[in-house]
Amino acid sequence: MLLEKEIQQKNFKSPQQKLAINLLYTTNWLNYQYHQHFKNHKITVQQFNVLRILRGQYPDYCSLKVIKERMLDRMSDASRIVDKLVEKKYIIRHQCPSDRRSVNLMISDKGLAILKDLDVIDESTKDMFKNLNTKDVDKLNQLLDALRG
Amino acid sequence: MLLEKEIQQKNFKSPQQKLAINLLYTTNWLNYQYHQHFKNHKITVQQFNVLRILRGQYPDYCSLKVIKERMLDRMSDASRIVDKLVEKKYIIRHQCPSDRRSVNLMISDKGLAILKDLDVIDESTKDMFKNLNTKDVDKLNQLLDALRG
DNA sequence: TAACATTAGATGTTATAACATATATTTGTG
DNA sequence: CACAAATATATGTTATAACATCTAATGTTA
Repeated sequence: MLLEKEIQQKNFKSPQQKLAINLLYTTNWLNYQYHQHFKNHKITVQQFNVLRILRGQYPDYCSLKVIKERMLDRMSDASRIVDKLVEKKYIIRHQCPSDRRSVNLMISDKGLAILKDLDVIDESTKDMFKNLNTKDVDKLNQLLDALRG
Repeated sequence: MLLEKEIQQKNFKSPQQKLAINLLYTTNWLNYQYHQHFKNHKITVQQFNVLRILRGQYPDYCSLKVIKERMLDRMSDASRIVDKLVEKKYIIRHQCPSDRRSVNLMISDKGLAILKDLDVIDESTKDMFKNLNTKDVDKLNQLLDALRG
């Protein structure tokens, strides 16, 4: 649906201005879908992300620093997100012996189990994007990758 | 730049999964650019948005309800965002005489003035998207509009 | 090796987001 | 016209985001 219609704005100053608003608007919608999916499991999108990063490293340890580097929102407060996940026993945390400033993090069995449940979100994305065929999806990915330079 | 490289994830389950992550990641970056731009002016992205909606109606009044409908993030707390803007004297608010539940909102001269300063963000978008030519930007807009059905 | 700089992470604070609920007013129905 | 339903907005609460600051450990260098 035309963005102009959805936010009832007649026209934009430039295609670039429209693109910025289009991205913000579309991704807000996407974020909302994610949020709805996760809230039943009492987990946030950010926490989900951290768990996925840790699963990617499993069974190796991962430091907080590495998590920060790979998070989608790099400004975020990784330290306290990890706190929550440790509280919920989805993550095991202990001090790194070779560098005592650093922490060793590993996803627990319980963490792996909940991720398995949450992974159905990836099936849902196919439904969320049902208005686009795979060729269009690939094109979008390509353009977004190009956008970031 | 390839998303795979940026978040150091080797591959995705489907083009759709990649698209979801690509949108979240790219828009986080965009949001950050906006955020940086506005923070010098002590105004948030959401507040900026509300001001723009009100300018779109100027010199007519606009109710809170209409603002909610047009906001990019429709879940947001329009009431308190407006509060802040009234505090800062960017908005004039008074009760609607014909329906005393409703409020009449209008952007003030001070609000119009700050918007004029903030509008340079629209020039910046051209720079933010400098890696894409206008044809690509149009294509992205078209695909995003199609995505939302 | 002492002194300073850098790094990894934790913590404190304030503002905003998310969600539920409350209040006042208007609208619709028997 | 009384009364329930719907509407427009405000408010309360808890969690998270954003930013700055702090602490402990390690690296660097004169």
